[in-house]
Amino acid sequence: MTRTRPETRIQARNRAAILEAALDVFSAHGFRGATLDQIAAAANLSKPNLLYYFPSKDAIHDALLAGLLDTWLDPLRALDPEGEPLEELLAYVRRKLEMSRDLPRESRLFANEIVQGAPRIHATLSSDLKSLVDEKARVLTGWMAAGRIARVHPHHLIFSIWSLTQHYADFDVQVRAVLGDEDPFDSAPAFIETLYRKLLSP
Amino acid sequence: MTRTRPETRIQARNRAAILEAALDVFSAHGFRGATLDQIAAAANLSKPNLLYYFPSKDAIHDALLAGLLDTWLDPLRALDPEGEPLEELLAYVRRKLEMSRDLPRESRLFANEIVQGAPRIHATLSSDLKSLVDEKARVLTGWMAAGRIARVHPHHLIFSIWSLTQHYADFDVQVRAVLGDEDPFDSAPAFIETLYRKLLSP
DNA sequence: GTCTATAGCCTGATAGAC
DNA sequence: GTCTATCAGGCTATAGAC
Repeated sequence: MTRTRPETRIQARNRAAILEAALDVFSAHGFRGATLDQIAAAANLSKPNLLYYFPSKDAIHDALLAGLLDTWLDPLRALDPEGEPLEELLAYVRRKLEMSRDLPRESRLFANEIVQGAPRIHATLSSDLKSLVDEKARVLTGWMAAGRIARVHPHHLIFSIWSLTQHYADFDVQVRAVLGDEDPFDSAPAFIETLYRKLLSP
Repeated sequence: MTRTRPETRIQARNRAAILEAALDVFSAHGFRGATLDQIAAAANLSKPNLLYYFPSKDAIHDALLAGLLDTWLDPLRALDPEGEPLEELLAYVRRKLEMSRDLPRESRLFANEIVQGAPRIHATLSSDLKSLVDEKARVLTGWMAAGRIARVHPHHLIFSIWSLTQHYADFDVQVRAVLGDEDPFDSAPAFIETLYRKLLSP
């Protein structure tokens, strides 16, 4: 009696290698700009073999996005309504900036997708992302009503954190071209922390 | 005796239509994702006719970028060393935000290019853009030394203005998905002005 | 499971009639 | 100047041997 085998070690390793290679290529060239040849070469597989593990180019991209979305939003989920407001927000900012430093490809993958109109994740943005942001915005509003942080537009506050931190991943080449030898991640954390302390001090 | 004719009215109109169509298509899909078919259709020309006006896809893209770069940096150039520091900076922020509202395609054209490593304008970033930013950073440093605005990292201050304002063009779909019916440009200006007043007040 | 070979489509660009 | 027709090359995806 045959039964469905769990993934072999080789299969697990190949799937992981493909997603790793795909992250490299999709984040650097966008969906349309990426080719299966590039991904296969980066994963050390032949192109047909790559398509043995994933049925299509779209499937690889979808698997990547789906797998990363949770990771991407974890720092915002971690914002604790019971914590000390300013410290919670500064911790969120710090985590997001660390993600720009440590996971720039992931940031650029989403940037590519969203700049081009988010054709593949628009539904997720309008449902899951909106729900999460609305929920956290209510937390922020509560803190503001209690006088624990300054009163500002909660959604724009969250947008500002996204834009200020992700800028250092998405526009990395521009930042480095302008800064020259200075490492942006040496000086950015202090600047951004100062910004939010001044903005949010009640 | 024949002489070189200046561009006819039709030629001027067609070149303009091509660049307009190309801005639409390149900003929405990136360089690689855009096709000459799409551009030709949007410009109401046949593909060969399109290539009568521009020798190649690259040439269209280059013409677009070159023509827009000046417009794009004008607001920063307008930052007046002799002006009132906080007002000059707020005026810059305001202009940049207006450009995100009124010229979102231009913003996304540059965003696509830079997120993917700026393969076509890296040299310009390292020379012209860096020079301009360094020059204006010196103006900011002077204002800080004179105690006219708060002391922060001048380059990161400029990056923050770029990221906060361009976010509303480049990530427009995400912003609107999260905000729902509310128009981001109704509430963003006040939020961002508050942010910079608090950050920069000496 | 992995390969070679290739189908079939779309792309950027050109030729040549009008 | 603008068109129809078309080419060569690159693309995703599949067939079939091993």
